[in-house]
Amino acid sequence: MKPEQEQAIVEKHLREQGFRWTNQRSLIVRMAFATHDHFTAEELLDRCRKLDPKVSRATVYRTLAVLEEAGFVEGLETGDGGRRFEHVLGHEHHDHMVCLACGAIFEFRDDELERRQDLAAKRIGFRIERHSLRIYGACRDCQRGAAPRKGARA
Amino acid sequence: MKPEQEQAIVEKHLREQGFRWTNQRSLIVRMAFATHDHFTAEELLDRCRKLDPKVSRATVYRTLAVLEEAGFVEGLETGDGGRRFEHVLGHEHHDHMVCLACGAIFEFRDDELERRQDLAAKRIGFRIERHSLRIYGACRDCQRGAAPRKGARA
DNA sequence: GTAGGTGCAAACCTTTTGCAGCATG
DNA sequence: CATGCTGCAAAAGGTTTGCACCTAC
Repeated sequence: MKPEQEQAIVEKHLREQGFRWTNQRSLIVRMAFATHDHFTAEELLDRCRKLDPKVSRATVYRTLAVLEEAGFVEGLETGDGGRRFEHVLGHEHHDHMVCLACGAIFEFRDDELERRQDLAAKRIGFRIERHSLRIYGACRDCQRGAAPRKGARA
Repeated sequence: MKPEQEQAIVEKHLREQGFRWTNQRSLIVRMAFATHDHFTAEELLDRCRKLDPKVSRATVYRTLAVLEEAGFVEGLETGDGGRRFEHVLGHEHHDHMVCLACGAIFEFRDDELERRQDLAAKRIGFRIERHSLRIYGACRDCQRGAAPRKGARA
């Protein structure tokens, strides 16, 4: 899907929910969808400020909350207390492996995993809203003794 | 396993690692293992202060870090930015479902889930250190319209 | 015109840290 | 008796909030 399309979908959805479509939201959404990487709130703020230096931190946080609530963006914990976001539109659901040495994030997907989670939930009458599977450890490169990042545990 | 046994195991292990066994650590470990619930650092501090009002917050955090590092305790994110711990000794690994309405935490285990994670990791040469699967949603009771907790999203 | 959104700065909360004194091994 | 641990208080991060002004609808 093209960025402009994604942008349009988000705009439509938010308008339908009664939200206003402001310049700031447009900018923040554009930056959040610009690449399929995993960004922190602060990084997103920086990107936005390159185009409009007066965007406020509060607006970025508030918009991220709206986007997360609407399901366009997903938060994931990085294992060292941090939190990153990724946009979801046009990308199938996937899980993550986080390298504790270099911080790299690998995505993977396994249908059987999903199925078994549904099953487990059904057993106790739990209605799934979302879920998060993260595997922490060392990626192939870091097992070979690459330099660990500052503060890494491994 | 009995609490005294668990206590003894932790003490032995920490001593062997060269850590000192202080009154504070003994107390903190005792409180952490007192029940198999999911507690925050602050709650653990409170419990400890009931028996010894001068235990410091810093010591609780430092001890939790040691225990987590040693694998006696595991942290888990609650989905609303919070963090809780549970003790692990004598309890098989399990995953969690977190009710976003009432905060209840349900444990479950599925060997096939574990197996498929190992497989996915093997495929990309990733060495697993730990992993965390959490399913967020509504528990059976809350689907029937029980009063949601303050600040709940659902 | 009027909600709702924004920017700013201050408040908040949880966790970490520097340091002087204390207690364990 | 040396080092590691503790308590305190302050700092540090990351996120939220109160409020006056602004702007999309």
